[in-house]
Parts: sequence; structure tokens; C-alpha cells
Amino acid sequence: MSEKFFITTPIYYPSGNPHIGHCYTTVACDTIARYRRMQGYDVLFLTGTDEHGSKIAQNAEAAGMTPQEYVDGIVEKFKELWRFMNVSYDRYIRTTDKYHIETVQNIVTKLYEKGYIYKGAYEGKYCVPCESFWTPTQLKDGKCPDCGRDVIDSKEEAYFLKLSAFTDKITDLLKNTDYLRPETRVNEMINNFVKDGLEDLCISRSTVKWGIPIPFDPEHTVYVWLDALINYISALGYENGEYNDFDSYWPAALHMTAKEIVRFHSIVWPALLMMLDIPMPRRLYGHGWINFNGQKMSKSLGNVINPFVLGERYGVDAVRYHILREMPYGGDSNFSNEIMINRINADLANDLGNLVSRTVAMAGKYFGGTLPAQKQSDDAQDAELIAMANALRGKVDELIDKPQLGAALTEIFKLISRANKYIDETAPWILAKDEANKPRLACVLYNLLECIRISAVLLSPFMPSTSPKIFEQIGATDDVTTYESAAEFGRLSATVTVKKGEVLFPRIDLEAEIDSLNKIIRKKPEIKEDEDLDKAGIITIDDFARVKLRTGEITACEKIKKSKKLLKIHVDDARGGRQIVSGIAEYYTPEDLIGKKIIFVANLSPAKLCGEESNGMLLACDAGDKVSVVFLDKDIPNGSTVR
RNA sequence: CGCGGGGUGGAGCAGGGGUAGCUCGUCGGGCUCAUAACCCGAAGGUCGUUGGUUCAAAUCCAGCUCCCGCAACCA
Repeated sequence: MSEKFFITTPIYYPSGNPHIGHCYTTVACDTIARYRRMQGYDVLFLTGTDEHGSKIAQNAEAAGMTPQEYVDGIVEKFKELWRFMNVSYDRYIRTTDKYHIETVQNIVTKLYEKGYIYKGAYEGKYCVPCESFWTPTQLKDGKCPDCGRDVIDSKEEAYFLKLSAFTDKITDLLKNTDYLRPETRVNEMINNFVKDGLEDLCISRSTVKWGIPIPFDPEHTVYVWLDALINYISALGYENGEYNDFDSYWPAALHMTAKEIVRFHSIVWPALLMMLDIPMPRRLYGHGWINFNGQKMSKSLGNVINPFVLGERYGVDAVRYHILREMPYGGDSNFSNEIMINRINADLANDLGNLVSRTVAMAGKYFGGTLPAQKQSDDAQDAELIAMANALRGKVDELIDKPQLGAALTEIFKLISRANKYIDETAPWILAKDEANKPRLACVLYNLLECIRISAVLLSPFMPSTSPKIFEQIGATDDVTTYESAAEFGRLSATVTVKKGEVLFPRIDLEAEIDSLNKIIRKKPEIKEDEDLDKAGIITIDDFARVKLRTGEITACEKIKKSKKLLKIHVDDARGGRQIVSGIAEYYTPEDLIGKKIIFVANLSPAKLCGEESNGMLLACDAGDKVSVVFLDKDIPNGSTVR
């Protein structure tokens, strides 16, 4: 029986289409899963979608669908992307799957019976728009600390998970084991959430209907995070009849997640498992984000780089290579098309692709494609190269364990680079001029083919469709493309026959490519605006008349200290003045604004921002990624009506 | 004093008490097998700032400053 290896992505929240950030996590898991399979592990690679919660219900309603129809559509897009990206997941779990619901309900019941879930009450203030409860001490001046609006008294039954009883055990898990990696995340979790003791977690919602009902109190649904985390064991058949793999695959070898959800995976999830007397997973790895032009890659910003488009333009393996190579251990990375194209050209086209191309071409040119058996080695020239090739697998193994995929790729490319240098050192084209040198020439080419073979074997989990193409070109038969064969230089047949093939990675003309990308990007805003209009629908003159616009002059203005974006503005509205808080500090200094005439919404409900009262909103337009306030001519009296 | 991360040649990053390193870019050279690719060399940095510890600081300590992320928030 080979050793088991259970690896998971998070289950993604399908409130929008999948993006390159989802791709990173999933492709990284895929690479590790493929590597482990190659090593002979019995791998179970799980991914899926987390489909409950109010956000989904809202999006569905906005789209005029039922929540189920809505998630069905998006799940298809996720699956399509994984097919496209060559992701070799073994199992796909949806939290709307019957067996998962069964498990969640069974676990909730079990925990209730064990006393880890207890019925309590959320007693406090409720903010309707935020759908949030607050304790009296959390309120700011008696209003919602989130949005500053009025809250109503509310007391509601709810169920709680006794996390507080696990503070010590969780502290021990985080501090004294290597469960959570990279280590920097440990401090973050301890300082932010654990240090002062864990608080019991409310795990039921009576306001959210799109969720799994609490079996013994069906008016309540299970909090989405509890629902979601359980996927890792329900997918193995824990407490359900769908699968029967829990005993063989648990504990998980690796949970991979992005850093923002490390909190749930490093605290709530282990505590839950402890309550159920289930062994801990071995490793949780919280990776960083792919930032795009300095902004976080996210569903809510319009700057998502479509992975389908990238894959079609550059090839799926090139995209996989880039995101895996560029992401540093633990930290964030920047994504731009320019960085990506440069990387593809430099590493894949110039170094790897060209190495294969020139080596195979020489074998064809000098030996008609088949190397002669007679070879002449030369230690002075060959020893270093061969030693490097022999040591490579061990180095890559270690880095995959950590897992530092980018560093593993760097290691492989060191050999590729060394091989290119070896060609210069041995100058095969000179050897070819003298028939007496043919044995030496054959040896040089063989050594190059071996370096390529070993690199391609180790690269195959990263670039699953490229390696077979390389094997074909260098004439590597199946028995010399195995993991085991990658540790041994000299496994390729001595009289191997190569076969010239297509160019593996065509060079990309950077400037031309950026131009055509810009054309694609420029089309976007028009579409977006139309969507915006469609979404808002048509309003009547009466609707518009309810918005009271007035003119005023800014008489005072200052930055709000605690905020980067907010300015506190005093406006003379000819009615005693009012204070408005506006999020334009990134675009205007107070000096820019004082003395200017502006238009503001006079009957907007007051709000509190960063502790400052705001009575109204001044008009400004979105100009690309900037904001431009609408200013008026000087001679308009303050307090005039605008319509 | 909310919590983190960071400021190193033009760009992106690594290093972490004792000749400052990698990739890309630039310049010069070599080569002609190859995808105008490959190989060699050079220029370019007082490692954010001030002070301290030390024989020695990019590296350790303290203060300051700036950036980024979380959180808050864009009325």
C-alpha cells in the first residue's frame, strides 16, 4: 500500500467568476499533487465551492435566479477553468451536495450532544443594513460601529461553539508545532485572535435562509464558515454514506489557503477537529496574494486578468509557470502582463525552449537524428554538469516539501542555464568539422539530452503538457520519464533518436503584445457603464426629485487623521453650515478645496465615518482611476437648489 | 500608541556582523548549433534616515521617516 497524500484547496466562494488568484492556489496544489503522484503517493486532491450564505442569495436575486441556479452556473465556470488549466483534482465538493449537508448536520448534532455547541442569546443591538449584531460596548455613540447608523434593540436565540475552551490547545498547536506555515502567520494569529483568549463563535444565523438548517432547530441555519470547513472531511465520507475514504486519507497532508482565511483554518478548524477527537491535519500553508498594479486581486475590483485569455494567448503551461515562479514564499507578488511576458521570453523561450531546439537540431544535423554508440567523455568538461543533473531531484524534493514551488523552479532552471553554457564550452559545431571528433560530439549531445530529460521529468508537475512534448523531441521512452529515472544521469538510450518538433514557447513581441492587450482593456469601460445603467434601471422624475441637491462653499477642510481616504469638510450652505466627510483625500489636499463652490446631496441620511459626522455627500465623478470633484463658478449663491 | 510586511545598483527581488548577490534592462565583446536565441565582460548601490553596540553593521539595538497590506473606511 503506497502512502496516502490528501491535499486540499479552499472551497471557493462562487459569488463571482473565478480569477487568477483562485488559479494560483489551485495550480499550486495541482503541482504538488502531480509531484506526489509521480513519487508514488496515493494522492487525493480535493477542491470545490462554498455555496451558501447571504451574499450568494443576494447576487442570485440581483440576477433574477434562485440561489441554486446561480451557483450551478458559476460552479460550471470554476470547473471549466480547472479543465482549461489542466488541474488534476480527484474530487470536487459542493456544499450544496446532499452528502455534505448530511455530514454538517450530523456534526452539529454531535457537538450539541457533547456540549460544545450550546444555545445562547445574542443580546444586543442589531444594525439592519449591516445584518450585524453588536454588544453595547461595541457601539460608537450608540450607533453601529460599522456604518454609523441607528441600531435597534434585539435579542435573538443563537447557537455558539465553545472555542473559548480551546485557547491553550490552539496556542500550543500554533506555537509549538509546524502546523501553520510560513511562520510569520503564527505571530499574526496569536497576537490578533488567540493571545487574549478565544471567544465562543456564534455558528447559527436566523436571518440567513440560504444555508444548512440546524437539525434540532430548523429556523436557524449553520454559519457558512462552519459549513465550509467541514468540507475537508465530508468529502472523505465522514458521517455520510457517499464516500468511504476517511480512514485511509485523513489526516490531510496539506491544506493550502490564501492568507486572509488562515484565521479560520488555523483556529476554528483545529478546534472543531479537537472537539470531534479527529487528528490534526499535518500542514496549513497560508500563501500571499497576487497583486495587480498594486491592488489586491479581487472579485469586487474590475481589474481581474482573465485566466482564460492569458492561457489562450501564452499557453496554459506558460501561465502556470509564471504564477508559480513569481510567487515568493509567504509574501505577495505583483502581476503585470509585462512581467509575465518577460518571464516567458527569458526562461521558457530563450533558455528552455531554445536549449531543446538547438540540441535536437544538432543531433539531427550531425548524426541524422540518431546518436552513435561510440562516445568520448571528458571529465574536465562534463563532470560539473553531470553532478548538477544528478543532484537536482534531491533539491527539488526538498523545496516541494516546504512547499516552495518558485524556488524549486529556480533550481531546475539553473541546470537548464548550465546546459546552455556547456554548449558554448564544448562548441559542438567545431567538433563537427573533424570526423575524428565524432565520438566526443556524440557524448556532448548525449549529455545535453540527459540534462533536458531530467529537467523535463521534474518540470512535468509544473507544466504537464510541455514535458511530454520535450520527451518526444529528445526521444525519451516512457521508462526514462519516471521520477525514479530523474535521479540518475545516463538512463537515456545511448543510441537515442531525436525528432525535431514544434517550437515549445514562441517568443512574444512585448510591445506588440502590450498594444493589443491595451485594445482589449479599453473596450471594457463602455461595457461596464452599460451594465451599470442596466442594473440601476429607469427612474421616474419623482424618484429624481427626492434627491435634493444644493450648492455650498467649502469654508474649512482637514484630513481625518485615522484615515487615508477621508477629508472632513465644512460647507457653508447658507443655513448655518454643515459637515461632510468625503473619501477624496487621495486626490485633493484641504488647500485645494477651501474656498471652492460645490454641489452636495442635502437630504442624505447622516452617517458617521471614522468617528466624524457626515451630513451629505458632495458630487464628484469617477475619472478613470481618479476622482474629480464637481466645482461651480464663484458667483452662485450658497444654498441654491440644483436640479 | 490597533496588527503585520517592507524601504538593497534603472525595474523586480535575495542576503542577514567581516571581499554587496540574482533576474530583467543598458553598454561592450564572443559565437553561429539554436526561437535576433546562447556565452563572456563592463558600467551602475555610502543596502530609507539618525544615533548606539562592536575591532568590524546592509546585517544587532533604539528613535525617526516613507510605502504596502489587514482592520476601519470611499455617503
